[in-house]
Amino acid sequence: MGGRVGISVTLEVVCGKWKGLILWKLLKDESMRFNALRRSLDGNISSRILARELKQLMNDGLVERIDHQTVPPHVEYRLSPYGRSTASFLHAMNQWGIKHQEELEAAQPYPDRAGDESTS
Amino acid sequence: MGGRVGISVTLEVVCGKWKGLILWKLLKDESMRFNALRRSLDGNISSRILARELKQLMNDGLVERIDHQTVPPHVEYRLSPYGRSTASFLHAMNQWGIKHQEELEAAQPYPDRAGDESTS
DNA sequence: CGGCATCCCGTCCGATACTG
DNA sequence: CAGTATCGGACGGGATGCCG
Repeated sequence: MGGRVGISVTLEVVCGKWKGLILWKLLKDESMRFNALRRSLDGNISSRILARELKQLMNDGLVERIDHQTVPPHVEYRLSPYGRSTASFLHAMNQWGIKHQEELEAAQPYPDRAGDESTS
Repeated sequence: MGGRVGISVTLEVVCGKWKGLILWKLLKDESMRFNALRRSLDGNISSRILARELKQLMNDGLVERIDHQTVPPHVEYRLSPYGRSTASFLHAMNQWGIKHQEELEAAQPYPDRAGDESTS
C-alpha cells in the first residue's frame, strides 16, 4: 500500500499542537519543572493539556518524570535517552520550518485580507 | 518565549493524519492522479479529505496541480520544487519512525488493549 | 474521473475551578 | 507547585450521495 511507513509512527508521536514544541524545549534545556515548562511554551498551554501531553510522551518512553518527593512538590521532566533521539528529525523540522516561513513571506508579503482596506 | 519556532510551522504543514503520508508518497512517485493517490494511501482516505489536504498543501505551495483539461478529467498532482525540500525532514521522520516501532515492540511485545471490550 | 455537499461523530484543545 | 475535574467549542476525519 505505502501507508504503513515510519512517517505515520512519527506523526502519531509528534502530532498535535504541542508535542513537538515540548520535545524541542526539553531537548535544549536539560530538565524543566512543570510550570516552568508551561510558561516557556508560548505561555498559553493549559496545565490540563500539558499534563496530558507529558503523560503521552512518557507513555511513548520519550520523557522521564522525576519527582523529588518534597513539599511543596518539585517535579522535573526530562527527555529519556531515547527521547533525545528525536533530535534527528526535530532539527530537520525546525530548519525547514524557518525556511518555509521565509518562503511564505517572500511569496505573500501581505497576507490576503480580502476586503480589509482599512483606509484610515 | 520559545514557542515561536520552526517546529511549529512545520507541524502546521505536516500535521494531521494524512499530510505527511501524501507528501511522502508524492516524494517517491513523480506525479499521481487523484484516485491513484487515494488508493495508494492505505486505501481508506475519503475523497473529501484527500481533496482538502491537497488543497491545503497547494496553498502552502508544496503541491502543484496539473489539469489536463480532458474529458473525462485527468488531473495530476506533484510536488513543487519547494515541496521536494520537505524530503529533508520527511526522511528523518521516516527513519525515526521505523526505529521507534522496533523500540515499542522490544518494550511491549503485547500492546495493552485495556478497556477494549468490543462486546460488539 | 475528480471533485463538492451534507451529515455526523470523536478527538483536540482551551477556560475555569478545585485539590493535595 | 503540580496536577485533576468538568464543561464546551472547534476541528479533523469518515460515510454517503450527487454533479460536471
